[in-house]
Amino acid sequence: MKAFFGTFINKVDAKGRVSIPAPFRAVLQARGLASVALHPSLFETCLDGAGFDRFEDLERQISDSFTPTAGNEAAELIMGELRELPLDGDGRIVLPDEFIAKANLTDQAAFVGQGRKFQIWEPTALANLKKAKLQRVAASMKTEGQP
Amino acid sequence: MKAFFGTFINKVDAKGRVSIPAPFRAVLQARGLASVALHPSLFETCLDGAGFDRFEDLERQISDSFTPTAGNEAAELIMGELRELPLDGDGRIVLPDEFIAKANLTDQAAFVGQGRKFQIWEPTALANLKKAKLQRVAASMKTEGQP
DNA sequence: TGAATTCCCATGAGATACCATGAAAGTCTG
DNA sequence: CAGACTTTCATGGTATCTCATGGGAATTCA
Repeated sequence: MKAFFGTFINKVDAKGRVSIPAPFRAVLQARGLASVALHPSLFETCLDGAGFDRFEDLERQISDSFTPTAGNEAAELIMGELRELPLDGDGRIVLPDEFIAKANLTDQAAFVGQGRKFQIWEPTALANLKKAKLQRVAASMKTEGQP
Repeated sequence: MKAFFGTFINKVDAKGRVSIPAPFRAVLQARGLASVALHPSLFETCLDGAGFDRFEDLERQISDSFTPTAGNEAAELIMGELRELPLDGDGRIVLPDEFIAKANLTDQAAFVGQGRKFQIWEPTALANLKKAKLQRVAASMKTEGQP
């Protein structure tokens, strides 16, 4: 299946509109979707997005990484904030104000492909995150002695 | 299976276009691919490339959960920077500006075959790397007493 | 009716496809 | 064996098209 990958920075205009990067649109289109499902990440300052199909059996997927009760509650939290945003004729969505606030977005949004899903970050925050991740990877390679 | 090997230096033009060396194209073609998958190396000043098939299991390595810590962060970083670059009719790709910057490329790019994958280096940086590698090999032979 | 939202169109920049040139390697032929 | 021709490649330029983005009209909802 086609996946979301790569990073693309697009502008958020005064109306809260952003273009979904063309490669991401292609992934959605390949699945016959004309909308994006979005929700604020539970633990990170960003938005998680995918085709709506990803969230259809949310409870089952999420219970893998939490205890059963915590899993249910996590699913409830996500479901409560999940929005299905239709693409307009030009491939844009309108970000709800709460989402813009939660992800600290101003005038730019970085779309980061992560396989089955993608994330939307404020570009500077993304740069910091990448730096931190890289350091963790480097450190774990050192301790685990991998090349 | 055919492998990438040998080093080829090609020109990067003003638009960021480079010819993929013909032998590398042959490898791709043998697999039925008309594009190259590229990403900046995590720890080296170069680009890593291969057929897209090489990156397909990256998706599986990325945690499908909704926790930020559970996943393979190296896979997340690579997925976030991976690009699929189609070959034009003449066997060229156009390098995104960020890639050119990350690998310090100016007007030349050295393609280095490494079996399943290949790398793209700024030629001078590659020369320095080769020198350093050779010295390490020589040093280890001395300490291990091999001829 | 006023505000917000959705739809539609215009525009320019950037990306992609297409064509041309020229050098180098290889092949055929006399 | 030598010379001429052919083919493959790398590379440069140009035309065409896609995409991101801005503005405004139309529509909906309160």
